[in-house]
Amino acid sequence: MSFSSRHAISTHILMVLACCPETKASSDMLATSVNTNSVVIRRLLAKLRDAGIVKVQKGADGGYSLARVPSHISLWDIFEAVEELPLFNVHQSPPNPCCSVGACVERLLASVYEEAEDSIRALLSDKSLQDLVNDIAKS
Amino acid sequence: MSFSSRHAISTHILMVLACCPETKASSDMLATSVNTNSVVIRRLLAKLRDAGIVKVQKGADGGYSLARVPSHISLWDIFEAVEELPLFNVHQSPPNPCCSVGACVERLLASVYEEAEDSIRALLSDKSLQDLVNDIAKS
DNA sequence: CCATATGTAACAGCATCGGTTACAATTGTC
DNA sequence: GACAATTGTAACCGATGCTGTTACATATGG
Repeated sequence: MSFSSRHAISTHILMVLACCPETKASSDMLATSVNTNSVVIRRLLAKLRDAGIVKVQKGADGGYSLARVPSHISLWDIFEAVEELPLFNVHQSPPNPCCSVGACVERLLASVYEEAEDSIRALLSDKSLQDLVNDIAKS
Repeated sequence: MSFSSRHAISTHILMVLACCPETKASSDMLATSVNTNSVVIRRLLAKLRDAGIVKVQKGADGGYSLARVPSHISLWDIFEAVEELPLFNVHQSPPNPCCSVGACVERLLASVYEEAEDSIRALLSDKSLQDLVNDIAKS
């Protein structure tokens, strides 16, 4: 199973916020850019708010803005905020412990999966929102 | 969304086959070790057969065995055989192209996601079934 | 011929995702 | 204070995917 599009959508939203640092954006405006419903946007922004990535002002003339500079928001920060971890699942029902493989396969795989998650974390942590904004200019 | 347990189950099955290279294993016996239904096992083995990882003998006294030595079966081979690629999804409906971010965000993210997938591929390709079998002995 | 296997379709139960409607709560402006 | 704009969130829908199960067709060794 692949990941949801939540990371892609969230990154999209945050890039828009990063491009207009002076103004607050409403969920409606962001939904138009992403081409989806504003509730979908608000749900994601609630997670990003809980993770301390965006600031929210409620009420009339309210809206969303980044809680810190784009160079200090990594793609992994976003991933952690909106996706479920861990990336890999082991067995749902525990394997038969009487089998010599069954007795230890979960532990062995958990270690491999941890390494895999680490490599993704390292890679996404190394790329900031600011990097992506700079890439727009370059292209 | 995390991955399914298919990779973990498949690796488990293949480790059992690797441990008994002389004998064929039935889906029923493998299901007992994994602690699930034999149809679940046969479904996975059909994918592994299509990928050229296991050999199948049908009929009475039939069963499954590895199609090549465990040192030449990597965890990535297994992953490719039973999981859907790509790992990451971009937007479902295309973003608004009138927005300067919307116009290019998919392309920028696709490049990041490709790097992430490459790093997972490299890591899993580097670990063979034989390595895991050796790990059993070590533990 | 029969017992034992695999192959696979069909269905159920469950979870998650993305989208939508509806409405409560908050807050700036007049 | 009234009102309009906005966020917060619950509730529901349809689609999809995963795991497990039953059922049955097919193949094959003895």
